[in-house]
Amino acid sequence: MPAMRTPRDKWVEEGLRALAAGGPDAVRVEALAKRLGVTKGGFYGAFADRDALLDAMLDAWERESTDEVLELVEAEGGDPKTRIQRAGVLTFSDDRLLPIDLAVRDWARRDEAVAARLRRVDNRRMALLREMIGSFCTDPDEVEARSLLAFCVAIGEHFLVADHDGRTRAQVVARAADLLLDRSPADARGGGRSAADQG
Amino acid sequence: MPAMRTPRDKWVEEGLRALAAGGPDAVRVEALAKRLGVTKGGFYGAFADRDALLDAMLDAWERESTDEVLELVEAEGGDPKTRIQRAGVLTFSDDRLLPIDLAVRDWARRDEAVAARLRRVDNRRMALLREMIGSFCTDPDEVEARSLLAFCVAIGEHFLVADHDGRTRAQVVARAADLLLDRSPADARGGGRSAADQG
DNA sequence: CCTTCTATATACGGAACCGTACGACCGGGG
DNA sequence: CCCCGGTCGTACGGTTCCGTATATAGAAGG
Repeated sequence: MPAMRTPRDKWVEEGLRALAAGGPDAVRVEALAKRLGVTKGGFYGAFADRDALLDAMLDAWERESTDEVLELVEAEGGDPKTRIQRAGVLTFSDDRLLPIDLAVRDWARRDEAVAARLRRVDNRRMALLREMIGSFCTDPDEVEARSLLAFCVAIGEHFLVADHDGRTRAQVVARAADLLLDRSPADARGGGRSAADQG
Repeated sequence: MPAMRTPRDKWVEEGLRALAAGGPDAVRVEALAKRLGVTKGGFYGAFADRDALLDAMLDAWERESTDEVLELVEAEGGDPKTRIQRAGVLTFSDDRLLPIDLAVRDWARRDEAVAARLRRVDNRRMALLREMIGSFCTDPDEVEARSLLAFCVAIGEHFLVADHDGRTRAQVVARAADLLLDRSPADARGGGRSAADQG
């Protein structure tokens, strides 16, 4: 074999970085090549075209944000509540995955194929939330409503820019988590981060 | 006066349409000109450059989503709760303003100047929510948490793609609103749309 | 009717980008 | 040691966009 090609993974990785920083329009073959220290010459050996890269990026993101997170969580063990909390933290406090997640959400509003992928991911996450919230709440309609609220705050938090009158965003989110998880505020005070405090 | 120039408003209006449909990168002078049935020749008589248009668009959006909504609401009268509900409906079920709002939120994540404008808008909206929720909830920390939850679901709803096991999204959102506003589910059944059912 | 003034059409230069073509370079195998 | 094959650099054509310069057309006013 002659000189080893720049592997697809490198392009995908750099592509996801660009996606997180500037949205799908920022994923440009020549820009990625420059950041990788090569020219676009080799790109078209690894991918048919730019769309093939975008597809591969979404594949990688989907796998990373579901299977990989769940594998890590299951490997560590613990009771269901702990495992689900850890899944949330892995997904929503990871400063690599989170910006990609947010970019994909905006992208999905304009591209049905992306929306279909996001639906698969979101359904798995909602299933986890239902499981956790169902452990202390019996009405299935209320479980669904609380799960949606939890998911919306985990995502929506990053799309809001409001101030909170002296409080930090993290404090308000922690209090919101207490409400959703039926904990008294006192439980959360005194050091520990609460389950939905993901920002 | 010779032939009247295509007014700035037309460019702004078409620009906001493009922003809603494709994000800030989709606001392209030549594309807007084509949609307006002119060429870009006259654009640079009305605006210094593309950035000036983006600025004017944000000005228009900011005014429309705050002052105009509040004027309309105050003109109609009613008790505080009714007025605030109407403000929410005007903002978040308007199929013109809502997509612009969502696009601006994603934009703000990458542009500090946009974030500063969004902060002003969001702070006014949070003030309304605090007022409404403060009318039945005494703990100020809890008022803040519930307001954040309400705001996050109003926005975040549109960034989620999860299914709800037979229920419609509107049904789940309605139930979530009941939780946040301390209403029993029975109050909301039987026809009326609830305050936060904005989708 | 003809001048004059202005908004816009047209044309242009320059940049960024996609995808293709071709050639040079380099590690292995004969 | 030399050929062979694959990988990547370079160059190219085509497209889309921004911003500017210049020409044109059409209404207002004399």
